[in-house]
Amino acid sequence: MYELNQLMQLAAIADAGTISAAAEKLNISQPALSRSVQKLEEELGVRLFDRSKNKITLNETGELAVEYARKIIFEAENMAEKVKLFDKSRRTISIGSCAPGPFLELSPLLSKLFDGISVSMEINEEDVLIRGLYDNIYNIIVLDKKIEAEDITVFKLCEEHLMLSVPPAHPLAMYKSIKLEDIDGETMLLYSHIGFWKRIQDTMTKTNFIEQDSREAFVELVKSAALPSFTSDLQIKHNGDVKNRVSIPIEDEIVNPHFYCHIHRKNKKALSPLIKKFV
Amino acid sequence: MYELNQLMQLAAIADAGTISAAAEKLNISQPALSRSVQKLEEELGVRLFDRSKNKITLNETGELAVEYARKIIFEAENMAEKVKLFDKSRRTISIGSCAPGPFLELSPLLSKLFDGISVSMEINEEDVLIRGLYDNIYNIIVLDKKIEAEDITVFKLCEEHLMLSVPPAHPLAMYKSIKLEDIDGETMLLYSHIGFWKRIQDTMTKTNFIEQDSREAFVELVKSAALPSFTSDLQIKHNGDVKNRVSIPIEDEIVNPHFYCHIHRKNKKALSPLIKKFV
DNA sequence: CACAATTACGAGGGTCGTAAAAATG
DNA sequence: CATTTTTACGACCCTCGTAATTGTG
Repeated sequence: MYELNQLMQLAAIADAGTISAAAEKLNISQPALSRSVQKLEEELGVRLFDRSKNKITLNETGELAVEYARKIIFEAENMAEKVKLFDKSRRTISIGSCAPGPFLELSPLLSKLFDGISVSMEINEEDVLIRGLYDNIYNIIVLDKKIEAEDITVFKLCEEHLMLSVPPAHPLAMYKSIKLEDIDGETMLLYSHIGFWKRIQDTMTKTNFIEQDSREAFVELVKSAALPSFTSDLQIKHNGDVKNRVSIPIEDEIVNPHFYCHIHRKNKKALSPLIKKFV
Repeated sequence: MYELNQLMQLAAIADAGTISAAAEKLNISQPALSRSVQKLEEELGVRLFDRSKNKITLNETGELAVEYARKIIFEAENMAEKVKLFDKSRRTISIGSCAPGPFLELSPLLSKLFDGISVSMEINEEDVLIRGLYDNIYNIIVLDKKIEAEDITVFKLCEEHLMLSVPPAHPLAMYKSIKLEDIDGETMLLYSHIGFWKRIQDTMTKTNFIEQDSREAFVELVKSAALPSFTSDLQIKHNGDVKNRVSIPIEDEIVNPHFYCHIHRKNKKALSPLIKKFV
């Protein structure tokens, strides 16, 4: 049987027009290519070229062969691509979440439970997440509510409690706890990529939010500026307290969400070590 | 890039279950196969097998790869088949005819005109022939009439004149020419594969035809039996007279047909040397 | 202990590149 | 005479098979 290599050489000759030019492109010597393609003809038992002494041109059979060859080469390349992709997807767990906090809980846990696995994360809207769960774009999605469905396993992952972060000198620093309405009207620092927390802006319409797109820049600003900002118990648990800052719990129910992991049936087995931890 | 060979080895392992068994089927040593498949994994950058020390089994990625591999192998085999077939069709001229006589004229002519070509022949019904001409199953069809069409080239190939062949002692042997009705009622030898000549049986309803399926057997019978049979000027021209037989022309128009070659436009160029001989 | 897979190693075959020849426009 | 293909030939790489190793049921 001939080999893919020979088919690629055939296609290269068809592209280049001459054996010499094709050989150069393929980074082999021209006699090598000449021989190789002769061998292909021999193996097929068919002439693919009309040969004059210093010129070869594809004959009709050759042109048909090139057509098939290109198709097979494409299939072969496609196979490599798809197999690699599948392999990669098999060794990464893709998480979608409505907020960044759950990642802090899930990420180290998954790394511990699944050896050599990598974790990819994405914040998105609820409906996108749910669709993604069914399309297997996400292996796990985290929402601030339970979705009840026959083919979905749900468990509570964690809670997150939003807190106000202010410099110790700030007038609010002495409070044990506060409500959102107590602080509406201030100027606050806000990190942009916070998923569903964004809705805070709808309830704090009088507040002037200074948004920061970059996490590094935001952290820097919090440290140096005297402006209030938000943090949470999860943040503090995983990243530690920020020096010279006081964190005050916020009482409103909407900023003390419970997070639920949702896993589709077909991923249940693969993720059973995780599920066992929670049920 | 990996090679077809490796894909076939992969498929063989999937079929056989173990490397050892597959190696035996492939007629190579087991270490060779083991290494070869390791190389495939390396080239893909992907593990295809779960390995224990004395057992390998395809993992999910491997199963996907096998699926693709089988498809590619099939395509490759299909290519070889189709290319060979096309090549063969390119070097054979396929003739369809309503009767065997024209072959005697065409065959030697084509061999002389087209170097290294082989000729395939087939007798069939008129409608099958015409359909076959359009479907390129036949490069040339021969009918006892002209089909007029835009995309078909027609020329007269030859005539054929049916003759009665009888032993010299036969009462009819002295006639210069006869009519079918003169001989209806006899017992005659008849070769079966004579295409449209078969219709003679419809006009000679009182004759008892002893049919012979095998050409050899028929020729033998004609030589040894005293029964009348049919022959024709074309038969005599190409195969010579049969000893101890007298051939008498038959006058009826229906047994003195003219034969016309029909060639489809797309074969006109390839067959132009033939066409030139006749127009 | 039979069987399966991998590793080690030397032999042999096949493919490569260089060089030369032949042919063409 | 530059360009292209094919043939000749020697070198080297690669893959093969044998043999040995390891591990398993």
